[in-house]
Amino acid sequence: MPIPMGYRRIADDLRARIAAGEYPPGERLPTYKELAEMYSAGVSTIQKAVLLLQSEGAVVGVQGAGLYVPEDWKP
Amino acid sequence: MPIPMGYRRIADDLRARIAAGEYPPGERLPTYKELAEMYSAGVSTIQKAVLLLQSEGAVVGVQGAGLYVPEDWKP
DNA sequence: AGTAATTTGTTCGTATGTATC
DNA sequence: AGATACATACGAACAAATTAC
Repeated sequence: MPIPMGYRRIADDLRARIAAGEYPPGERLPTYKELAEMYSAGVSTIQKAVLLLQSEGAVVGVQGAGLYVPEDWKP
Repeated sequence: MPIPMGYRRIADDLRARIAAGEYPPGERLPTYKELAEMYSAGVSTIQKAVLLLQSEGAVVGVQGAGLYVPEDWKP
């Protein structure tokens, strides 16, 4: 069992990817399930990381649709 | 079964109590377990609410000790 | 038009780790 | 050394909204 990244490190990584333009504003991010696979984490942990990013305004979640980067977000 | 308050409402309520001086800076807040009883919620839900307040800087958690209101926090 | 599948949102419980008392 | 308390991780179940067919 590899050492888990932890939801904070996952949030940091996602934030960095967004800042780097990997997920441009308006584009959909991977789903919880996909992120969970990407980071070898449980869905609950991903949700915790995303909740952090949402509180910063870096990500907006739309129920039923997905996770998006707001058009105007600035790191 | 009463309708649950939800972690956002719980966070709002706690933030308001802190702002009202019910928990002065430097003082310890109730424990997770106590808060869970106060709000008739599960500990996980309380933790989610507290995580929100921590991201705002309204609360600081000290492992093994408790939850505290920072001396300099301003609503 | 309507149903099923997908996806995020919320709640809860359990287990384990780590720091403090 | 033991008890207490926060931190983290995971999973299960259900709700709510959107999307796909």
